[in-house]
Amino acid sequence: MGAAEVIFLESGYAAASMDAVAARAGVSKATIYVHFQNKRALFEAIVHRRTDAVFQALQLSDSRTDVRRMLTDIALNFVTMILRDDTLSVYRVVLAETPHQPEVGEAFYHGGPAFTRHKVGEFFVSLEKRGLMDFTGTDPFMVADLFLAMLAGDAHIKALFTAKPDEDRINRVIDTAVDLVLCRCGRHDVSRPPVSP
Amino acid sequence: MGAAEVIFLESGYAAASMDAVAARAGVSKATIYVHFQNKRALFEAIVHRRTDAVFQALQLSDSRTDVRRMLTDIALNFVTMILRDDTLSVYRVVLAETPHQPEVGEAFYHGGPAFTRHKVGEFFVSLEKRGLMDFTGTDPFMVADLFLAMLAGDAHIKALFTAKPDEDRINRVIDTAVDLVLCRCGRHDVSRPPVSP
DNA sequence: GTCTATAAAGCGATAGAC
DNA sequence: GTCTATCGCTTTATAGAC
Repeated sequence: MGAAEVIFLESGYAAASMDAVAARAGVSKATIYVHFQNKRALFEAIVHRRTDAVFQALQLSDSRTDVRRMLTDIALNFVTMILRDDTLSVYRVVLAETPHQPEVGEAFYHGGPAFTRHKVGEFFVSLEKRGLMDFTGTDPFMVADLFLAMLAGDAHIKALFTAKPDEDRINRVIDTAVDLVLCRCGRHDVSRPPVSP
Repeated sequence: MGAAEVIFLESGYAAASMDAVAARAGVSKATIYVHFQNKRALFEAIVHRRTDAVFQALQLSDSRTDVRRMLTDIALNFVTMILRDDTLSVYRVVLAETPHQPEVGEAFYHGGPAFTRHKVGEFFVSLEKRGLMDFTGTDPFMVADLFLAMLAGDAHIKALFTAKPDEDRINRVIDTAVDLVLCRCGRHDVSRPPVSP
């Protein structure tokens, strides 16, 4: 991460000073103003870079026919992504600045949460086409929304405001969320793992 | 709302100046420092007040035996609460300041999101005792967590970063979330409304 | 392009009169 | 308790030398 990224993410927009950025980058302030028109422009550039870096990394693993396994894998990847320290920081900083620079909030939302939701929605569509899920009476993108929401849920809020929950709780949340989705949209003839004798 | 509330909520902690608070309150800066030791103390007091005001207002309506109706009512109250402008503002401002004043984030989490989740969890426990829901194989507080998470979901994130979603979408989210919960934890003999002929 | 030096303004907090 | 005035510091941004 560049110097400016570190300063902005750990101080917030208003409290981050161009002096601090310059000092950490090992250059003078005037040099920064050669490359960026002002503090806002620098911030905007950073948010775009971090948003892409974080949210485009989500892996949608596909293990043939075991739907429960697929959803669980995706869930774990997603939760790991949103609970990373830098993801939490960019979330806080962008959100705080959104009322004063709406374009930044908009860009983050579309390149981040909305992008992820759409990606998972499309994956659900492909699962339905392969006969592995059934969205009759609802809609894959809506279920993707609720699925990701459950996974983030209290764990995300708790991580943002106090501290990350322990791994046990996270795993129980994942299992229950997968349960709920499969109970409503699973094809029971294919989604249930064989019961051990 | 007091003057300090307005200034802090619309500017954020760092960008809010004591001059602005004083001007809006119609007093001098020195007068404020008689009542509060410093800027941080003033902020802390405000967060406590707003948190209580917002989150203790949630109504858990109880309509006898129609579980679907009860969950839908609670869902609507909850979504209305978290999408209010002042709720969104306090969420943004507290979150931005959490890395620098962890006690404030902690207090907000416990008096806000965690408080609500616990309240709904207890309500689910009471519904199970009355034979209206069935949490076999899971746990009412976990389901309460996931239920509220689904209701907030993308609508909350979108409202925080760009603009509130339209009412139609919110209602579809509520219906689907209630569906998912009842599909897993509903007592099918009592929860389904009669089919119209 | 990169530096040093500085301008111009805003900040939190306080002193001292009333 | 409340005011005016101000201290001491930090901020963004720029001017001008190299």
